[in-house]
Amino acid sequence: MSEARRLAVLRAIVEDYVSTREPVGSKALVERHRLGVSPATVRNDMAVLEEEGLIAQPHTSAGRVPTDKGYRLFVDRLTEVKPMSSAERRAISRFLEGAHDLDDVITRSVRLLAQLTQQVAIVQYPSLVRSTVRHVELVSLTSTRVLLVLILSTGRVEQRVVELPEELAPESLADLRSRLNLAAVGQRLSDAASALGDLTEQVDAGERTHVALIGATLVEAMSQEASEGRVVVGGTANLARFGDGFDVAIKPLLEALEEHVVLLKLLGESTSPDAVTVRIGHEGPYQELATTSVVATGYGPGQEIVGSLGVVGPTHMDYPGSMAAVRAVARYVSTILDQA
Amino acid sequence: MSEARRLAVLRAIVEDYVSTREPVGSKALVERHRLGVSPATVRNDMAVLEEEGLIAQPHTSAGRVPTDKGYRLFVDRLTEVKPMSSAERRAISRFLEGAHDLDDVITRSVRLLAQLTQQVAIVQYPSLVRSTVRHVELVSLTSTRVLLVLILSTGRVEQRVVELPEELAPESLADLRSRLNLAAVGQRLSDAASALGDLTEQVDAGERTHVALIGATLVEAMSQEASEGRVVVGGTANLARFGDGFDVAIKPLLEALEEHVVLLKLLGESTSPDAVTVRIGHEGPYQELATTSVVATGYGPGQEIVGSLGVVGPTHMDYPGSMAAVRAVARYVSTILDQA
DNA sequence: GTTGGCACTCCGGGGCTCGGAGTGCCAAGT
DNA sequence: ACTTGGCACTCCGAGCCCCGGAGTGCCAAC
Repeated sequence: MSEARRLAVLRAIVEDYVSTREPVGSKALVERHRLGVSPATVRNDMAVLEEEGLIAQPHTSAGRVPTDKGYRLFVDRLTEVKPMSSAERRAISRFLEGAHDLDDVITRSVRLLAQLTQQVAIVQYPSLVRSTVRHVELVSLTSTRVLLVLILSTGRVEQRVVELPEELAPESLADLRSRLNLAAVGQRLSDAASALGDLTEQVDAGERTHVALIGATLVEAMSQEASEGRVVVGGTANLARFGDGFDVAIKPLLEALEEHVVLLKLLGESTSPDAVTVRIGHEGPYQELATTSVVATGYGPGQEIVGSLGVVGPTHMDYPGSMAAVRAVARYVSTILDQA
Repeated sequence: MSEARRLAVLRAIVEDYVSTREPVGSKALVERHRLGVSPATVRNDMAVLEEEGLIAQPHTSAGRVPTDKGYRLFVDRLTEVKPMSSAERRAISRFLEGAHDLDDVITRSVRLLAQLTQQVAIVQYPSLVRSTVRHVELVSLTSTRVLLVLILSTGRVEQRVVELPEELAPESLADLRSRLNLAAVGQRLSDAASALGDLTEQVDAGERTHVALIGATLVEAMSQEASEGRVVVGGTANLARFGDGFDVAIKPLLEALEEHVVLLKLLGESTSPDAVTVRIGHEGPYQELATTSVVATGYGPGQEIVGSLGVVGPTHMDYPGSMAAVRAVARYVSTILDQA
């Protein structure tokens, strides 16, 4: 009863189940994989695997199905992230090369990821919190309303309307703008907010309320971001593929996909780049999504991480393939962010 | 054989079928509606309605189901757009009031519409083509890359990176900026592009290529918009509701929802505000969506229309309710755009 | 530790029946 | 000229049963 063979059996079960979506039996196993032993032997191994909680049978006298724990062991110890073929690499870079815009990069990434994995893809916008200010612009809308435009190092552009309690002359607007830029450019958003706090005390009374208001707007933008983030979803149509086969409840998943807060939690916090996180079934934070898994990773210029992206699909998904795709796309996005 | 009663029967059939989703028979009809006649009489009416192609039976000896033509007559002649209750009005305005941003307005509208109608909602961003330029901003990223930020009258903010063939000194950047604003502010985007054409000839050779490049970027932005537009979708989870009951093929619908071009075509071109357009089943441009209907209308400040919004659902949807919701939301969005 | 044999389990598809809801038509009623 | 009750007919679909096939666990033999 070799340990190695038992793991080989587990791997075979996972692979077969993923491709057929049907409980796999001992006989079918030895036929499709060259295990070199008889079905009876495999049955013995299966009994052990079941005892260890790695596989289960839906009903007595049915084939075996991997449990979440089984998938976990599979991805942790039985899987190499398979490198993408050079054709795939080329397709990816061609697909992302044409983007001239952060929005463009994000929307293309999400499409690409969905297409590569045939699953639902999620891409988070670069977090505001981790960006630095590249430029601040004030545009007067009416005499008491100003549009605050923030251009950030990650390419994000945020806008907020600021209502002023009193009129603001065009000259003081220009003055304010240059002061703002002086104080904020190069800073992280949180630092910028406090820098504005300092600024408040330097300017004369007339401008003081304006600076304070703008600072408040910055803080508010950040807190909103922190709670809601900003995410884009794609490949929802792929749900229909396995939604037909009903193994996954699509309703809760569709609901989750509408709630950005939920999605952010699903993606989770990736710490180091190149480390692909896999969360399987019940390991996730939501009970309703106990039959879905998430494969995600962080991206960002250099070693820094400014956002996450990943895919979500049924627990019986193609983990090696998904992990490879997620990693590859994250790398390309990071490269692009690096250049910008 | 009064015409009036036959129409009453049709209305009753539509209402019952919409609420039960099951073919409705003569007996059930007279029980649920006070028609004042016997089932036999209703059967005669039904025979006529069927001859006219307004209803059909799925199988011999089954109840009747409205045809697309039947729904058409229903919405055209048997329906008053029911006014929203004051509670609903309050809910709507409360929901949209908090928005401080065009993005905010759009995302909230789409959620609201999805929630009100329990269907999939689509909202188009204000069209670039119909907006005028409020402000142009140039932000230098590197010495040869400039971020062009366009702030438009509808509140949209567009950004594009422009690659310059040669370095641009900070002073000429500022100069260029003021010239650009002088030439473009207040213009429609297409006019702005041609105004830049004129500008090209006035400036000295050094700046000429820059102006030309920026003009080209504007044109490119517009053409991209024209082909892709920009739309937001919400309430996809509502698909699961009737996706379970399988009367509508959700796969083609999900696919359509991913293609912005398709969505724009679905929304169609609304010409006059307050005119809610209903497109039923096969009337639409896509054969795969022959079992879905679209209820849409235009919105915009005053009498002008800058974008469309609507809902899409199964042909057997609640038309009066959807029409009311669509109209109400469009009105509120228009009001908000008016203020901004 | 592996293997073939064997009895047992159980899901799931095919076929069958049957009741109920619905229809169309006709003849009688107003 | 409509409307209505009666009646024979149709047909879907839910429930039921049956049975084959795939799979299992166990045991004895290798």
